[in-house]
Amino acid sequence: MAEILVKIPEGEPLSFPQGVTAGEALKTLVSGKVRKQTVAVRSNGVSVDLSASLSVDSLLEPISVDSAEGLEILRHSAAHVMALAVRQLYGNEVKVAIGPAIEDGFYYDFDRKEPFSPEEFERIETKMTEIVAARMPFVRSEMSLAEAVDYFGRQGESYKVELLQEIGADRVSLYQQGDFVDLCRGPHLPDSSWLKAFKLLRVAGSYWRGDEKRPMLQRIYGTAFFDKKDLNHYLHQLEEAKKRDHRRLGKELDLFTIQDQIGPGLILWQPRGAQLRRLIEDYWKDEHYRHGYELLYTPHIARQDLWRTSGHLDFYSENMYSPMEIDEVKYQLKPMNCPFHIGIYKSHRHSYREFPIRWCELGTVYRYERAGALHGLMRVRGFTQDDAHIFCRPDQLDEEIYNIIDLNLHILQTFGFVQYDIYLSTRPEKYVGSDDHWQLATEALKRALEKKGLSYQLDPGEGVFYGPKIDIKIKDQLGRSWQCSTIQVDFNLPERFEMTYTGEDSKEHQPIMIHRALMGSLERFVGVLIEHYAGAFPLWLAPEQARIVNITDDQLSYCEALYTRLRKFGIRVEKDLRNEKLNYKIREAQMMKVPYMLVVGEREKEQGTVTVRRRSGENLPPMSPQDFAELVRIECDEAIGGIR
RNA sequence: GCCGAUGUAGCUCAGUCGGUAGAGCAACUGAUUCGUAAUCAGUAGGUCACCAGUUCAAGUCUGGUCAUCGGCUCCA
Repeated sequence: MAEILVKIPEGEPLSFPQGVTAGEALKTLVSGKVRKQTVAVRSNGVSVDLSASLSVDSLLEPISVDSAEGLEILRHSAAHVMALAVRQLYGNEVKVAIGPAIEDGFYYDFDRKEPFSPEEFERIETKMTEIVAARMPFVRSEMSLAEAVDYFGRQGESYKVELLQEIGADRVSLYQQGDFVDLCRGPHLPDSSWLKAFKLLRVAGSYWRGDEKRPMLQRIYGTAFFDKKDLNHYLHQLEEAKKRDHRRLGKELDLFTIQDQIGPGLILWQPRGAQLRRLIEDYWKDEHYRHGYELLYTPHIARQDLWRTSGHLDFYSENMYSPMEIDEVKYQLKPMNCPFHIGIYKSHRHSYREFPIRWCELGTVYRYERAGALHGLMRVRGFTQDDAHIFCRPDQLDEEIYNIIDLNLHILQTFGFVQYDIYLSTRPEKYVGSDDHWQLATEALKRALEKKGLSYQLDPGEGVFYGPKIDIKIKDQLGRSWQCSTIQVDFNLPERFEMTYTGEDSKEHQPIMIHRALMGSLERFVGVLIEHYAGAFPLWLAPEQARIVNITDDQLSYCEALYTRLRKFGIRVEKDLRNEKLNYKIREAQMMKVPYMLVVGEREKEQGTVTVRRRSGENLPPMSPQDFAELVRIECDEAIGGIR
C-alpha cells in the first residue's frame, strides 16, 4: 500500500498508509492531551473532520475546541443536534432551512405550521441531551449536485433544494446523524458527546433568506460552549448586560420615559436626562465652535416642494410622515436637515475665498420607523441629529475630511468610546454624479482614514446614491453595534439646488457638500452612553454631581446654606434632608449613581466642612466647600480639557 | 409591517378550576434624630392596557385594537 508523509507544525513527518484518517494520524503525532481538545483539523490549510482520510502528504494543524474556530465548529454541530432533536420529535411536519453558528451561539430555522411553545422548547432541549448522551457520530458523505437535489427533493426539503440550486459546485457534502441528513460543508465534531454545555435561548420569527416576501420561518437560537463553566459565565454576562440595558436604567435613574399616550418612538426627557443631554449639547457646541463651525437653527417643517427639489420625495418618502396642509399649501415634517442648510447657503452669493463653510445644527428630525423596529432610545421616530454640512472646493476635500475624522474621534474619546468598527462604502450601482467626482471623493475618504492610521473595512457598492461615505460604529455592552458617526460626500444636492460659488476664474462653480453626524442622534448616543457607563456617568456628565445628606435635623440650616453655596460654585448639587437614617440616604444616592455624597453631621457643621464619600465607597477627609468645588472642577477639566 | 411572547397600584411582581384584587418597595401621616447601601407603625392608592363578545358572574375564556419585549427587515 502506498505511503504518505504526515506532519504537524514543528514536528517531524511520519509515514502513514495512504487513506489514513486525520484522527488516526494525530493519535501518533500529538499527545493525548492535545487530542482530547481537538475537534477537527486543518489539513494543508483546509478545515476537515477528524474522520477525513488523507490521500496525499499532509500538514495537519489540530483545531482545538477552545480556539475561535473550534468553538464555531462546536456550535455549528450544536445546531445540527438541535435539528436532529426537532426531527426526532416532530418528524416530517417540520422542514429544515439553515442552521449556522453565529457570534454568540447558533440558530436553526425551521418551517412548521405550529409555533414552538415554551414547553416544546424544553422537550427539544431534553431530546438534545439524549442525543449528546448517545454519542452519535457525524458521518460525512458526498453526492453529486444532481443526486443531492433529487435526494432532498424526495424528502420534501424544498429549502435545501433551493440552497443546492445556488451552489456552484459539482459535488456537495452531506452530514448524517441518526436519521437526519443535512446539506453541510462541515467540518463537524466527531460525535455529539462533545456537546457538554448548551442552552436554547429563544424562538423568533425570521424570513427565509431575510426577505419579507418569502415565508416566515421559526428560528430557535441557542448557545454552546466547551464546558459548563464557560456557558455559565456567558449566561451570567447576559444577566449583567440586562442590568445595563438603557431602558431599564433610564427608568431607574429618571432619565427619560416613553408613554403610550404620547406615542411610540417619541422620547420624553425627564429633568435628569435633560440635564445629561444639555451637558452633551453644550460640550458639542463649544467643541464645534473651537473647530471652526458655526451654529444654525432651522424649522421642523417645510413646504413639500422643498422635499421634491431635494429628491426626498423620490428616494425617502417611505420614511417621511404624511403632509399637513397650511393655507392650502402642503408642508412636511423634516426627515433631514440638509435642505435647510442649503437654504441658508443660498441666502447669499458665495466666493471661493469663503470656503470651507462649516455649519452645524442639533436638528430634530422625524422619520417613520416600522413598529417592530422601535427600541428604547436606540431606534425612535423623532430624534435630534448632531448634524453638520461642510461646503468646500475640490482642493479642500482631503483636509476637510481629515479634520472631520479628527474631531469625530476626539469627541467619541471624550465620551469614553475608544473602540469602533469603521466602514468605507463605495459607489453603488445606481448613482448620480460624475465618475471623476466619485473617484475624487472616495480617494479623499480613503486617504483621510489612512493618514489617521485607522483600519477600516471596505463596503463595496454600499455608498449612498449621492456619494461615498464613512460609517463609524460603536459597540454597546449588549454586544450590539450601533451606527453613530457617518461622513458622506454629496454631489447630488448641490446639483439639485443649483448651488454655486464664484471661483478664482470669476466663473460659477458647484461646491462640494459633506454631510456628517458624529453622535448620530442624541437619543441613540445617550442610550449607548447609558449602557457604556452602566448609568454611572463620569463626573462631568453626571446629572447630579453631588448630594448633601445630613445626619440629623440639627444640621438643616447649615445644609441649606451649603447647598446654595455649592450651586453658586456651579456644582450640580442636590440635597436629601429627609428625616431618614444616613444608611438609607447613602443607599439611595448610591443607587442613583451620584458620584459624590456630602455627609454633614455635627462635626462638619461646627468646622464648616463636608465629609466626601465617593460613589466607589471611598471616603475623603473632611474639606471646605471651596475645596470640594475645586476638586470637582479639576476632575471635570481633566475629563474634557485634558484631551483638548 | 411579519412571527412569537407579554400587558394587574408609581416600580417589581403574585393572583389556583371563571365567584368580584394582593405583597414588597415608593407615596402620605405619626413616632424616632440616628455617622457611610433599607428605623418602626399606620393610611391611602386599581376602568386588572383598551374595545367588543360568551356567561348568572370575566383579571381569568373568545375576538379585535394599542403598546412593550425577542427576532426578521430597515437605519441616526
